[in-house]
Amino acid sequence: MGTCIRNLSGGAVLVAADDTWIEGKAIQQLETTARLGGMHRVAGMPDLHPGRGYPVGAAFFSVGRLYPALVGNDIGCGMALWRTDIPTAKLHLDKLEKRLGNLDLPLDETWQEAVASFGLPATGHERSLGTIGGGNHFAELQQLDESYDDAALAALGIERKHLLLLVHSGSRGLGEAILREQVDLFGHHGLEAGSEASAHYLGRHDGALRFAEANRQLIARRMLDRLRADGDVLLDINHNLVSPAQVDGLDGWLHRKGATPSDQGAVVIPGSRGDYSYLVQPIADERSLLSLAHGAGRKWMRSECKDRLASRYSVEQLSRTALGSRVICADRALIYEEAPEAYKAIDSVVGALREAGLVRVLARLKPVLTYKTRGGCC
DNA sequence: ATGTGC
Repeated sequence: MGTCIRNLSGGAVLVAADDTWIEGKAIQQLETTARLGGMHRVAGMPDLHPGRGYPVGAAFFSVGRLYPALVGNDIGCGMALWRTDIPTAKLHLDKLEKRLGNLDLPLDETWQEAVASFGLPATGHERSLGTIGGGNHFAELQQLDESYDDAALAALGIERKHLLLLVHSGSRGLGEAILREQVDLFGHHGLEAGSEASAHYLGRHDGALRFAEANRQLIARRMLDRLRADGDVLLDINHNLVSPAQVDGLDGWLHRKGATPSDQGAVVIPGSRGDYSYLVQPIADERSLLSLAHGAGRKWMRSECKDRLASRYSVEQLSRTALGSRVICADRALIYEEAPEAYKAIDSVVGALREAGLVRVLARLKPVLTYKTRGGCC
């Protein structure tokens, strides 16, 4: 295995092992962001892949300026892990799938009190609360497959005999509207730290974080309700955000775009919907800008997935995975875009983090039932 | 990514 923390041009750093798939375009985008005004350091995670102008799976630390476009449109996107009281013994996937029903519609009036309990300010995006959204978002029942630290799992309250629930979603249309406002007003030039404009953005940004956290909680509660089960949240970590931070002794702004914080306790790094997810204990390290991969990372562009896979797999085949799990995805284009082949192998991503000394792996989690969408499209 | 753009 080669060195897992590599130096690129422009002072950029990349966390990757020899077997981690990294696209050249993503490296170029990372080096481009390193040259932005006020940018002090950038770090690519092993799930790095090209985005719209800026890479996904990276952290960016700047001084004196901050860049809403580096956080992207899904402000507050993150992972919440719940433990449930659903027994892993004698699982009936047909029953669970039927009970889940449709989770794409807005929450009905019986949820009013639960929604109000978050005390969110009115945004006009209330109809999105409790819905997962599209793209790589999902909610997945999982089971503990392999423990590497029984004591740590016991401390977290994770047991083999009950299913876990992992929710990956964000601020839906709200974050998108906030970024659109920024791009309309200021283009991609970023904001002067301390300015009125930056205070305005940060205020809306913080509102989107709270909205996204509430959304994940409502998604989990709604699923547990449908499954006639109960549960508790174990962790909830945002991976698209900007926060004040000190790096190299400098006060500045740490942007994370598909980069999971490594200074906030245990996190889950999910693979694709047909792959394992890993529960890891981060080891905070400034070399990676206090960040980790947020998932497997795309290997193929969305637009090329159906052409590559349509001759090999039917939609029905893609709804059953090699690990024995099921994927509920009524959107025919999306199920190809989200096929396991379109993503990097999670072992190559988590392996790079482990070899770089950035995580201790606590457990391997196996997918049981994934909800993407029941709506279908067009 | 987006109660999805022309």
